[in-house]
Amino acid sequence: MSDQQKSSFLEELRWRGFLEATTSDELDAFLNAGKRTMYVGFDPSADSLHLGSLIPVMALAHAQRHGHRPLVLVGGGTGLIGDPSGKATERVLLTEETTAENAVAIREQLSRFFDLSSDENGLMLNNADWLCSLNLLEFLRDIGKHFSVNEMIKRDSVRTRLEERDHGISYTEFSYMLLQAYDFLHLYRQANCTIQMGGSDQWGNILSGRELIRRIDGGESEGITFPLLTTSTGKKFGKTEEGAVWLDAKRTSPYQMYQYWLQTADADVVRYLKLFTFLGQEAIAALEVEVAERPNERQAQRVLAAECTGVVHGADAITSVEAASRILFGQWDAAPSAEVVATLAREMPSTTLARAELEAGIAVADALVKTGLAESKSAARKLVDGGGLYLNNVRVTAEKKTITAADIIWPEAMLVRAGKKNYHLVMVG
RNA sequence: GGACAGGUGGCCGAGCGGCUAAUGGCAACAGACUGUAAAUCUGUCGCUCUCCGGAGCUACGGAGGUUCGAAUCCUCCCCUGUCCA
Repeated sequence: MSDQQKSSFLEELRWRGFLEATTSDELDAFLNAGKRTMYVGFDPSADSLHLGSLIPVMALAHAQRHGHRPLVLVGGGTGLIGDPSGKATERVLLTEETTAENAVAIREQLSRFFDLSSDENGLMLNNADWLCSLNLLEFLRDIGKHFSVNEMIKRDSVRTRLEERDHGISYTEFSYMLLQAYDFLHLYRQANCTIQMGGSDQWGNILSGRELIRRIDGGESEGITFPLLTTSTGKKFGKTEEGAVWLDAKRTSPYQMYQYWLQTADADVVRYLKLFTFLGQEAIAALEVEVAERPNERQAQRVLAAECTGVVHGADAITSVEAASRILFGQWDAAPSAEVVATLAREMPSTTLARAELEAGIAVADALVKTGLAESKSAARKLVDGGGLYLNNVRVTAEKKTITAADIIWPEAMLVRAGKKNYHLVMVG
Protein backbone atom coordinates (compact mmCIF):
# COMPACT_ATOMS: atom_id res chain seq x y z
CA MET A 1 0.00 0.00 0.00
CA SER A 2 2.69 2.45 0.97
CA ASP A 3 4.47 2.50 -2.34
CA GLN A 4 1.29 3.02 -4.29
CA GLN A 5 0.42 6.14 -2.39
CA LYS A 6 3.74 7.68 -3.26
CA SER A 7 3.65 6.80 -6.92
CA SER A 8 1.75 8.95 -9.34
CA PHE A 9 -1.57 7.95 -10.76
CA LEU A 10 -0.10 7.28 -14.16
CA GLU A 11 2.73 5.30 -12.66
CA GLU A 12 0.26 3.15 -10.82
CA LEU A 13 -1.77 2.52 -13.95
CA ARG A 14 1.40 1.57 -15.71
CA TRP A 15 2.63 -1.10 -13.35
CA ARG A 16 -0.85 -2.48 -12.99
CA GLY A 17 -1.14 -2.92 -16.72
CA PHE A 18 -3.91 -0.45 -17.44
CA LEU A 19 -2.16 1.47 -20.16
CA GLU A 20 -2.58 0.71 -23.82
CA ALA A 21 -1.99 4.20 -25.17
CA THR A 22 -1.82 7.77 -23.92
CA THR A 23 -2.10 10.98 -25.86
CA SER A 24 1.05 12.78 -24.88
CA ASP A 25 4.36 12.48 -23.12
CA GLU A 26 3.44 15.35 -20.85
CA LEU A 27 0.48 13.43 -19.50
CA ASP A 28 2.25 12.51 -16.28
CA ALA A 29 3.22 16.11 -15.56
CA PHE A 30 -0.27 17.22 -16.47
CA LEU A 31 -1.74 14.80 -13.96
CA ASN A 32 0.69 15.68 -11.22
CA ALA A 33 0.14 19.39 -11.61
CA GLY A 34 -3.20 19.28 -9.87
CA LYS A 35 -6.53 17.62 -9.35
CA ARG A 36 -7.89 16.58 -12.69
CA THR A 37 -11.34 15.48 -13.70
CA MET A 38 -11.39 12.44 -15.93
CA TYR A 39 -14.24 10.62 -17.47
CA VAL A 40 -15.21 7.26 -18.81
CA GLY A 41 -18.39 6.57 -20.68
CA PHE A 42 -20.60 3.67 -19.66
CA ASP A 43 -23.26 2.07 -21.72
CA PRO A 44 -26.63 2.06 -19.95
CA SER A 45 -28.11 -0.73 -22.03
CA ALA A 46 -28.58 -2.90 -18.95
CA ASP A 47 -29.40 -2.16 -15.34
CA SER A 48 -26.09 -3.63 -14.24
CA LEU A 49 -22.45 -3.46 -15.15
CA HIS A 50 -20.54 -6.65 -15.77
CA LEU A 51 -16.95 -7.68 -15.41
CA GLY A 52 -16.21 -6.42 -18.89
CA SER A 53 -16.50 -2.86 -17.56
CA LEU A 54 -14.29 -3.49 -14.60
CA ILE A 55 -11.07 -2.07 -16.02
CA PRO A 56 -12.40 1.45 -16.50
CA VAL A 57 -14.18 1.23 -13.15
CA MET A 58 -10.94 0.34 -11.41
CA ALA A 59 -9.10 3.05 -13.30
CA LEU A 60 -11.55 5.64 -12.02
CA ALA A 61 -11.22 4.24 -8.52
CA HIS A 62 -7.45 4.60 -8.69
CA ALA A 63 -7.84 8.11 -10.00
CA GLN A 64 -9.87 9.08 -6.98
CA ARG A 65 -7.39 7.46 -4.64
CA HIS A 66 -4.73 9.62 -6.22
CA GLY A 67 -6.72 12.76 -5.60
CA HIS A 68 -8.30 13.15 -8.98
CA ARG A 69 -11.97 13.40 -9.68
CA PRO A 70 -13.70 10.56 -11.53
CA LEU A 71 -16.56 11.51 -13.78
CA VAL A 72 -18.88 8.77 -14.87
CA LEU A 73 -20.65 9.53 -18.07
CA VAL A 74 -23.74 7.47 -18.62
CA GLY A 75 -24.46 7.26 -22.30
CA GLY A 76 -28.19 7.78 -22.04
CA GLY A 77 -28.11 9.89 -25.17
CA THR A 78 -25.50 8.07 -27.17
CA GLY A 79 -27.08 4.80 -26.06
CA LEU A 80 -30.00 5.81 -28.20
CA ILE A 81 -27.68 5.73 -31.17
CA GLY A 82 -25.22 2.92 -30.55
CA ASP A 83 -21.48 2.97 -30.86
CA PRO A 84 -20.29 1.18 -33.98
CA SER A 85 -16.87 0.52 -32.42
CA GLY A 86 -16.33 -3.15 -31.97
CA LYS A 87 -19.82 -3.99 -33.04
CA ALA A 88 -20.30 -6.10 -36.08
CA THR A 89 -23.91 -5.26 -36.55
CA GLU A 90 -26.28 -2.39 -36.12
CA ARG A 91 -27.44 -2.08 -32.56
CA VAL A 92 -30.87 -2.15 -31.11
CA LEU A 93 -31.90 1.32 -30.06
CA LEU A 94 -32.82 1.89 -26.43
CA THR A 95 -35.48 4.13 -25.05
CA GLU A 96 -34.74 7.18 -22.96
CA GLU A 97 -36.70 5.94 -19.94
CA THR A 98 -34.86 2.64 -19.86
CA THR A 99 -31.45 4.23 -19.95
CA ALA A 100 -32.42 6.62 -17.16
CA GLU A 101 -33.53 3.76 -14.95
CA ASN A 102 -30.41 1.81 -15.75
CA ALA A 103 -28.26 4.79 -14.88
CA VAL A 104 -29.64 4.79 -11.34
CA ALA A 105 -28.72 1.15 -10.87
CA ILE A 106 -25.27 1.63 -12.35
CA ARG A 107 -24.58 4.55 -10.03
CA GLU A 108 -25.35 2.33 -7.09
CA GLN A 109 -22.87 -0.28 -8.28
CA LEU A 110 -20.12 2.20 -9.01
CA SER A 111 -20.36 3.75 -5.59
CA ARG A 112 -18.97 0.53 -4.16
CA PHE A 113 -15.75 1.24 -6.01
CA PHE A 114 -15.40 4.96 -5.41
CA ASP A 115 -17.12 7.85 -3.74
CA LEU A 116 -19.90 9.49 -5.68
CA SER A 117 -21.54 11.15 -2.71
CA SER A 118 -20.32 14.65 -3.47
CA ASP A 119 -19.58 16.23 -6.81
CA GLU A 120 -16.27 17.39 -5.39
CA ASN A 121 -15.02 13.81 -5.12
CA GLY A 122 -16.70 12.20 -8.04
CA LEU A 123 -19.74 12.74 -10.17
CA MET A 124 -22.03 11.11 -12.63
CA LEU A 125 -23.65 12.76 -15.59
CA ASN A 126 -25.97 11.52 -18.27
CA ASN A 127 -25.37 12.77 -21.78
CA ALA A 128 -29.07 12.50 -22.52
CA ASP A 129 -29.26 15.78 -20.58
CA TRP A 130 -27.52 17.70 -23.32
CA LEU A 131 -27.73 15.48 -26.37
CA CYS A 132 -31.49 15.10 -26.38
CA SER A 133 -32.07 18.81 -26.64
CA LEU A 134 -29.48 19.35 -29.34
CA ASN A 135 -30.63 21.39 -32.25
CA LEU A 136 -29.71 19.64 -35.46
CA LEU A 137 -28.87 22.67 -37.54
CA GLU A 138 -26.82 24.28 -34.81
CA PHE A 139 -25.00 21.07 -34.25
CA LEU A 140 -24.17 20.64 -37.90
CA ARG A 141 -22.95 24.24 -38.12
CA ASP A 142 -20.96 24.38 -34.92
CA ILE A 143 -19.70 20.84 -34.49
CA GLY A 144 -20.12 19.06 -37.79
CA LYS A 145 -18.04 21.70 -39.52
CA HIS A 146 -14.97 20.48 -37.68
CA PHE A 147 -15.22 16.91 -38.91
CA SER A 148 -13.91 15.66 -42.19
CA VAL A 149 -15.84 12.79 -43.66
CA ASN A 150 -12.68 11.80 -45.49
CA GLU A 151 -11.07 11.14 -42.15
CA MET A 152 -14.11 9.63 -40.55
CA ILE A 153 -14.40 6.88 -43.10
CA LYS A 154 -10.78 5.96 -42.55
CA ARG A 155 -11.52 5.01 -38.98
CA ASP A 156 -11.12 1.33 -38.33
CA SER A 157 -14.47 1.11 -36.66
CA VAL A 158 -16.15 2.59 -39.70
CA ARG A 159 -13.98 0.98 -42.31
CA THR A 160 -14.58 -2.56 -41.15
CA ARG A 161 -18.26 -1.91 -41.38
CA LEU A 162 -17.83 -0.23 -44.73
CA GLU A 163 -15.60 -2.84 -46.30
CA GLU A 164 -15.46 -6.23 -44.69
CA ARG A 165 -18.80 -6.80 -43.13
CA ASP A 166 -21.83 -7.63 -45.11
CA HIS A 167 -23.82 -5.38 -42.86
CA GLY A 168 -22.95 -1.84 -43.62
CA ILE A 169 -23.39 1.08 -41.30
CA SER A 170 -26.31 3.40 -40.97
CA TYR A 171 -26.00 7.16 -40.97
CA THR A 172 -27.18 7.08 -37.37
CA GLU A 173 -24.23 5.06 -36.18
CA PHE A 174 -21.87 6.96 -38.39
CA SER A 175 -22.82 10.06 -36.42
CA TYR A 176 -21.88 8.45 -33.16
CA MET A 177 -18.32 9.68 -33.16
CA LEU A 178 -19.42 13.29 -33.47
CA LEU A 179 -21.63 12.90 -30.46
CA GLN A 180 -18.91 11.37 -28.34
CA ALA A 181 -16.50 14.10 -29.35
CA TYR A 182 -19.14 16.63 -28.46
CA ASP A 183 -19.58 14.97 -25.06
CA PHE A 184 -15.93 15.53 -24.29
CA LEU A 185 -16.21 19.17 -25.28
CA HIS A 186 -19.32 19.56 -23.19
CA LEU A 187 -17.69 17.98 -20.15
CA TYR A 188 -14.60 20.07 -20.67
CA ARG A 189 -16.74 23.17 -20.48
CA GLN A 190 -19.23 22.12 -17.85
CA ALA A 191 -17.09 20.10 -15.48
CA ASN A 192 -13.57 21.14 -16.37
CA CYS A 193 -12.99 17.57 -17.46
CA THR A 194 -9.70 17.33 -19.27
CA ILE A 195 -9.07 13.62 -19.57
CA GLN A 196 -11.05 10.88 -21.23
CA MET A 197 -10.32 7.23 -20.68
CA GLY A 198 -11.73 4.17 -22.34
CA GLY A 199 -11.07 0.83 -23.98
CA SER A 200 -8.61 0.68 -26.84
CA ASP A 201 -11.53 0.74 -29.27
CA GLN A 202 -12.29 4.24 -28.01
CA TRP A 203 -8.96 5.70 -29.11
CA GLY A 204 -10.33 7.32 -32.21
CA ASN A 205 -13.34 8.75 -30.42
CA ILE A 206 -11.12 10.17 -27.70
CA LEU A 207 -8.84 11.84 -30.22
CA SER A 208 -11.81 13.34 -32.01
CA GLY A 209 -13.03 14.91 -28.79
CA ARG A 210 -9.59 16.18 -27.94
CA GLU A 211 -9.27 17.71 -31.38
CA LEU A 212 -12.67 19.36 -31.07
CA ILE A 213 -11.74 20.92 -27.73
CA ARG A 214 -8.55 22.26 -29.22
CA ARG A 215 -10.21 23.66 -32.32
CA ILE A 216 -13.22 25.28 -30.74
CA ASP A 217 -11.98 26.30 -27.30
CA GLY A 218 -8.25 26.08 -27.82
CA GLY A 219 -8.21 23.88 -24.74
CA GLU A 220 -5.82 21.20 -23.63
CA SER A 221 -7.09 17.69 -22.99
CA GLU A 222 -5.67 14.22 -22.81
CA GLY A 223 -6.71 10.64 -23.31
CA ILE A 224 -5.84 7.23 -21.94
CA THR A 225 -6.88 3.90 -23.36
CA PHE A 226 -6.90 0.50 -21.73
CA PRO A 227 -5.99 -2.79 -23.33
CA LEU A 228 -8.69 -5.11 -24.52
CA LEU A 229 -8.51 -7.89 -22.01
CA THR A 230 -8.62 -11.47 -23.14
CA THR A 231 -7.86 -14.59 -21.19
CA SER A 232 -4.71 -16.51 -21.94
CA THR A 233 -6.80 -18.86 -24.03
CA GLY A 234 -8.01 -15.97 -26.14
CA LYS A 235 -11.51 -15.61 -24.80
CA LYS A 236 -13.11 -12.37 -23.81
CA PHE A 237 -12.56 -11.67 -20.19
CA GLY A 238 -15.64 -11.63 -18.01
CA LYS A 239 -17.76 -13.93 -20.08
CA THR A 240 -18.85 -17.43 -19.36
CA GLU A 241 -20.69 -19.64 -21.77
CA GLU A 242 -23.89 -18.60 -20.08
CA GLY A 243 -23.08 -14.96 -20.71
CA ALA A 244 -21.58 -12.03 -18.90
CA VAL A 245 -20.65 -12.12 -15.25
CA TRP A 246 -22.75 -9.31 -13.80
CA LEU A 247 -22.14 -7.20 -10.75
CA ASP A 248 -25.80 -7.44 -9.83
CA ALA A 249 -26.39 -10.31 -7.41
CA LYS A 250 -29.77 -10.95 -8.98
CA ARG A 251 -28.11 -11.70 -12.29
CA THR A 252 -24.94 -13.38 -11.09
CA SER A 253 -24.90 -14.59 -7.53
CA PRO A 254 -21.89 -13.80 -5.35
CA TYR A 255 -21.07 -17.50 -5.35
CA GLN A 256 -21.03 -17.60 -9.13
CA MET A 257 -18.84 -14.55 -9.31
CA TYR A 258 -16.49 -15.98 -6.71
CA GLN A 259 -16.25 -19.17 -8.72
CA TYR A 260 -15.54 -17.24 -11.88
CA TRP A 261 -12.55 -15.59 -10.28
CA LEU A 262 -11.42 -18.73 -8.54
CA GLN A 263 -11.26 -20.56 -11.84
CA THR A 264 -8.84 -18.04 -13.30
CA ALA A 265 -5.96 -19.71 -15.11
CA ASP A 266 -2.49 -19.50 -13.59
CA ALA A 267 -1.35 -17.60 -16.64
CA ASP A 268 -3.88 -14.84 -15.98
CA VAL A 269 -4.12 -14.56 -12.24
CA VAL A 270 -1.27 -12.15 -11.58
CA ARG A 271 -2.40 -9.85 -14.33
CA TYR A 272 -5.88 -9.87 -12.83
CA LEU A 273 -4.64 -9.19 -9.33
CA LYS A 274 -2.97 -6.05 -10.62
CA LEU A 275 -5.97 -4.89 -12.57
CA PHE A 276 -8.82 -5.85 -10.34
CA THR A 277 -7.63 -5.56 -6.75
CA PHE A 278 -6.17 -2.70 -4.77
CA LEU A 279 -3.40 -4.92 -3.43
CA GLY A 280 0.03 -3.34 -3.55
CA GLN A 281 3.05 -4.46 -5.47
CA GLU A 282 4.65 -6.49 -2.67
CA ALA A 283 1.47 -8.39 -1.89
CA ILE A 284 1.01 -9.28 -5.53
CA ALA A 285 4.64 -10.22 -5.94
CA ALA A 286 4.27 -12.62 -3.00
CA LEU A 287 1.24 -14.23 -4.63
CA GLU A 288 3.11 -14.50 -7.88
CA VAL A 289 5.71 -16.60 -6.06
CA GLU A 290 2.88 -18.75 -4.72
CA VAL A 291 1.58 -19.39 -8.21
CA ALA A 292 5.01 -20.41 -9.38
CA GLU A 293 5.88 -22.64 -6.44
CA ARG A 294 2.59 -24.06 -5.25
CA PRO A 295 0.19 -23.68 -8.14
CA ASN A 296 -2.07 -26.44 -6.87
CA GLU A 297 -2.86 -24.40 -3.75
CA ARG A 298 -4.30 -21.67 -5.97
CA GLN A 299 -3.61 -19.14 -3.28
CA ALA A 300 -3.52 -16.27 -5.78
CA GLN A 301 -6.87 -17.28 -7.22
CA ARG A 302 -8.39 -17.45 -3.74
CA VAL A 303 -7.18 -13.97 -2.90
CA LEU A 304 -8.34 -12.61 -6.24
CA ALA A 305 -11.76 -14.18 -5.80
CA ALA A 306 -12.16 -12.94 -2.24
CA GLU A 307 -10.99 -9.41 -3.03
CA CYS A 308 -13.10 -8.96 -6.11
CA THR A 309 -16.22 -10.55 -4.70
CA GLY A 310 -15.76 -8.52 -1.55
CA VAL A 311 -15.64 -5.17 -3.31
CA VAL A 312 -18.79 -5.86 -5.24
CA HIS A 313 -20.87 -7.78 -2.73
CA GLY A 314 -19.39 -6.81 0.61
CA ALA A 315 -17.17 -8.58 3.11
CA ASP A 316 -20.04 -10.63 4.50
CA ALA A 317 -20.60 -12.23 1.15
CA ILE A 318 -17.08 -13.63 1.13
CA THR A 319 -17.73 -15.71 4.21
CA SER A 320 -20.83 -17.43 2.93
CA VAL A 321 -19.45 -17.81 -0.54
CA GLU A 322 -16.29 -19.46 0.73
CA ALA A 323 -18.40 -21.69 2.93
CA ALA A 324 -20.54 -22.72 -0.01
CA SER A 325 -17.45 -23.44 -2.09
CA ARG A 326 -15.98 -25.62 0.65
CA ILE A 327 -19.11 -27.73 0.84
CA LEU A 328 -19.26 -28.27 -2.89
CA PHE A 329 -15.60 -28.69 -3.66
CA GLY A 330 -14.16 -29.80 -0.37
CA GLN A 331 -15.04 -32.75 1.79
CA TRP A 332 -18.39 -34.17 0.77
CA ASP A 333 -20.92 -33.82 3.57
CA ALA A 334 -23.65 -36.42 3.32
CA ALA A 335 -25.73 -34.84 6.06
CA PRO A 336 -25.28 -31.10 6.24
CA SER A 337 -27.39 -29.01 8.55
CA ALA A 338 -30.43 -27.18 7.34
CA GLU A 339 -28.54 -23.89 7.78
CA VAL A 340 -25.79 -25.03 5.47
CA VAL A 341 -28.34 -26.02 2.87
CA ALA A 342 -29.99 -22.65 3.28
CA THR A 343 -26.66 -20.95 2.63
CA LEU A 344 -26.18 -22.99 -0.51
CA ALA A 345 -29.69 -22.21 -1.65
CA ARG A 346 -28.96 -18.52 -1.47
CA GLU A 347 -25.77 -18.72 -3.45
CA MET A 348 -26.20 -21.26 -6.18
CA PRO A 349 -28.73 -21.88 -8.90
CA SER A 350 -31.62 -23.88 -7.56
CA THR A 351 -34.95 -25.24 -8.58
CA THR A 352 -37.85 -26.13 -6.36
CA LEU A 353 -39.86 -29.25 -7.10
CA ALA A 354 -43.08 -30.23 -5.42
CA ARG A 355 -42.80 -33.05 -2.92
CA ALA A 356 -45.72 -34.86 -4.49
CA GLU A 357 -43.99 -34.74 -7.84
CA LEU A 358 -40.84 -36.24 -6.38
CA GLU A 359 -42.73 -38.95 -4.58
CA ALA A 360 -44.32 -39.91 -7.85
CA GLY A 361 -40.85 -40.03 -9.39
CA ILE A 362 -39.29 -37.90 -12.11
CA ALA A 363 -37.18 -39.21 -14.96
CA VAL A 364 -33.67 -37.76 -14.72
CA ALA A 365 -33.93 -36.39 -18.22
CA ASP A 366 -36.99 -34.37 -17.26
CA ALA A 367 -35.37 -33.20 -14.07
CA LEU A 368 -32.30 -32.00 -15.95
CA VAL A 369 -34.40 -29.98 -18.33
CA LYS A 370 -36.35 -28.49 -15.45
CA THR A 371 -33.19 -27.38 -13.70
CA GLY A 372 -31.73 -26.00 -16.89
CA LEU A 373 -28.70 -28.26 -16.61
CA ALA A 374 -29.67 -29.71 -19.97
CA GLU A 375 -31.31 -27.90 -22.82
CA SER A 376 -33.34 -30.83 -24.06
CA LYS A 377 -34.09 -34.36 -23.11
CA SER A 378 -31.72 -35.70 -25.71
CA ALA A 379 -28.96 -33.47 -24.35
CA ALA A 380 -29.80 -34.79 -20.89
CA ARG A 381 -29.53 -38.37 -22.09
CA LYS A 382 -26.20 -37.69 -23.66
CA LEU A 383 -24.98 -36.15 -20.46
CA VAL A 384 -25.87 -39.26 -18.51
CA ASP A 385 -24.47 -41.46 -21.27
CA GLY A 386 -21.16 -39.69 -21.04
CA GLY A 387 -21.02 -40.17 -17.29
CA GLY A 388 -21.37 -36.49 -16.57
CA LEU A 389 -24.30 -36.52 -14.20
CA TYR A 390 -23.98 -36.76 -10.44
CA LEU A 391 -26.83 -36.95 -7.99
CA ASN A 392 -25.80 -36.19 -4.44
CA ASN A 393 -22.21 -36.53 -5.55
CA VAL A 394 -22.70 -40.03 -6.92
CA ARG A 395 -22.44 -40.62 -10.64
CA VAL A 396 -25.70 -41.62 -12.25
CA THR A 397 -25.08 -44.49 -14.62
CA ALA A 398 -28.60 -45.62 -15.43
CA GLU A 399 -29.93 -43.50 -18.23
CA LYS A 400 -33.47 -44.36 -17.26
CA LYS A 401 -33.04 -43.49 -13.62
CA THR A 402 -36.02 -41.98 -11.91
CA ILE A 403 -35.47 -39.47 -9.17
CA THR A 404 -37.69 -40.12 -6.17
CA ALA A 405 -38.19 -38.92 -2.63
CA ALA A 406 -35.57 -41.45 -1.58
CA ASP A 407 -32.93 -39.30 -3.23
CA ILE A 408 -33.61 -36.41 -0.89
CA ILE A 409 -30.76 -37.15 1.46
CA TRP A 410 -30.15 -33.58 2.54
CA PRO A 411 -32.64 -31.60 4.58
CA GLU A 412 -35.31 -30.82 2.01
CA ALA A 413 -32.81 -30.76 -0.83
CA MET A 414 -30.67 -32.77 -3.16
CA LEU A 415 -27.62 -31.83 -5.12
CA VAL A 416 -27.41 -32.32 -8.85
CA ARG A 417 -24.19 -31.84 -10.74
CA ALA A 418 -23.49 -31.80 -14.47
CA GLY A 419 -19.82 -32.15 -15.19
CA LYS A 420 -17.13 -31.14 -12.77
CA LYS A 421 -18.35 -27.90 -11.36
CA ASN A 422 -21.80 -27.24 -12.62
CA TYR A 423 -23.86 -27.60 -9.45
CA HIS A 424 -27.57 -27.18 -9.05
CA LEU A 425 -29.60 -27.47 -5.91
CA VAL A 426 -33.00 -29.07 -6.09
CA MET A 427 -35.20 -27.96 -3.24
CA VAL A 428 -38.30 -29.76 -2.11
CA GLY A 429 -41.26 -27.44 -1.92
C1' G B 1 -33.76 3.31 -60.30
C1' G B 2 -30.20 -0.36 -63.00
C1' A B 3 -26.29 -4.35 -63.20
C1' C B 4 -23.83 -8.02 -60.51
C1' A B 5 -22.73 -11.12 -56.17
C1' G B 6 -24.73 -13.32 -51.90
C1' G B 7 -28.36 -15.20 -47.70
C1' U B 8 -26.73 -23.08 -45.28
C1' G B 9 -26.84 -25.69 -38.36
C1' G B 10 -23.98 -21.01 -32.26
C1' C B 11 -20.05 -18.86 -35.86
C1' C B 12 -16.93 -19.50 -40.34
C1' G B 13 -17.59 -22.32 -44.52
C1' A B 14 -18.43 -26.75 -48.23
C1' G B 15 -22.41 -28.85 -50.99
C1' C B 16 -25.37 -27.13 -56.35
C1' G B 17 -31.34 -32.89 -58.20
C1' G B 18 -31.42 -38.70 -54.76
C1' C B 19 -25.86 -42.05 -51.40
C1' U B 20 -27.06 -35.15 -47.01
C1' A B 21 -29.35 -34.03 -40.41
C1' A B 22 -26.12 -31.91 -44.50
C1' U B 23 -17.74 -32.52 -45.55
C1' G B 24 -14.37 -29.49 -42.77
C1' G B 25 -12.79 -25.82 -39.08
C1' C B 26 -13.94 -23.02 -34.64
C1' A B 27 -16.86 -22.74 -30.42
C1' A B 28 -19.60 -25.74 -26.99
C1' C B 29 -20.70 -30.13 -23.78
C1' A B 30 -19.06 -34.70 -21.28
C1' G B 31 -15.04 -38.23 -19.97
C1' A B 32 -9.67 -39.34 -18.88
C1' C B 33 -5.28 -36.82 -16.81
C1' U B 34 -4.80 -32.74 -13.06
C1' G B 35 -5.03 -28.38 -9.10
C1' U B 36 -12.53 -26.45 -9.36
C1' A B 37 -5.83 -24.33 -13.96
C1' A B 38 -3.62 -24.81 -18.86
C1' A B 39 -2.22 -28.26 -22.55
C1' U B 40 -3.31 -33.09 -24.44
C1' C B 41 -6.26 -37.38 -25.66
C1' U B 42 -11.41 -39.67 -26.26
C1' G B 43 -16.58 -39.21 -27.10
C1' U B 44 -20.85 -36.06 -28.17
C1' C B 45 -22.58 -31.92 -30.70
C1' G B 46 -31.20 -30.38 -34.59
C1' C B 47 -35.64 -32.40 -31.80
C1' U B 48 -38.52 -36.64 -29.95
C1' C B 49 -38.80 -41.87 -29.02
C1' U B 50 -35.80 -46.38 -28.56
C1' C B 51 -35.69 -53.45 -26.92
C1' C B 52 -29.40 -48.62 -28.25
C1' G B 53 -29.77 -52.19 -33.81
C1' G B 54 -32.50 -48.06 -35.08
C1' A B 55 -37.35 -45.19 -35.92
C1' G B 56 -40.06 -40.67 -36.63
C1' C B 57 -40.23 -35.36 -37.09
C1' U B 58 -38.23 -30.49 -38.26
C1' A B 59 -34.34 -27.81 -40.98
C1' C B 60 -30.40 -24.85 -45.73
C1' G B 61 -33.83 -16.12 -46.04
C1' G B 62 -39.72 -16.28 -47.15
C1' A B 63 -43.85 -17.94 -50.31
C1' G B 64 -45.19 -20.74 -54.36
C1' G B 65 -43.87 -24.14 -58.52
C1' U B 66 -41.22 -28.20 -61.57
C1' U B 67 -39.94 -33.40 -60.22
C1' C B 68 -41.13 -40.06 -58.14
C1' G B 69 -37.50 -37.00 -55.27
C1' A B 70 -34.96 -30.08 -54.07
C1' A B 71 -30.36 -26.92 -49.67
C1' U B 72 -29.50 -27.94 -54.88
C1' C B 73 -33.83 -26.23 -60.91
C1' C B 74 -37.88 -22.17 -61.98
C1' U B 75 -41.04 -17.74 -60.38
C1' C B 76 -42.13 -13.88 -57.09
C1' C B 77 -40.93 -11.47 -52.53
C1' C B 78 -37.61 -9.94 -48.35
C1' C B 79 -32.66 -8.85 -46.69
C1' U B 80 -27.15 -7.77 -47.38
C1' G B 81 -22.94 -6.25 -50.13
C1' U B 82 -20.37 -4.25 -54.63
C1' C B 83 -20.52 -1.26 -58.85
C1' C B 84 -23.32 2.25 -62.13
C1' A B 85 -26.79 6.44 -62.68
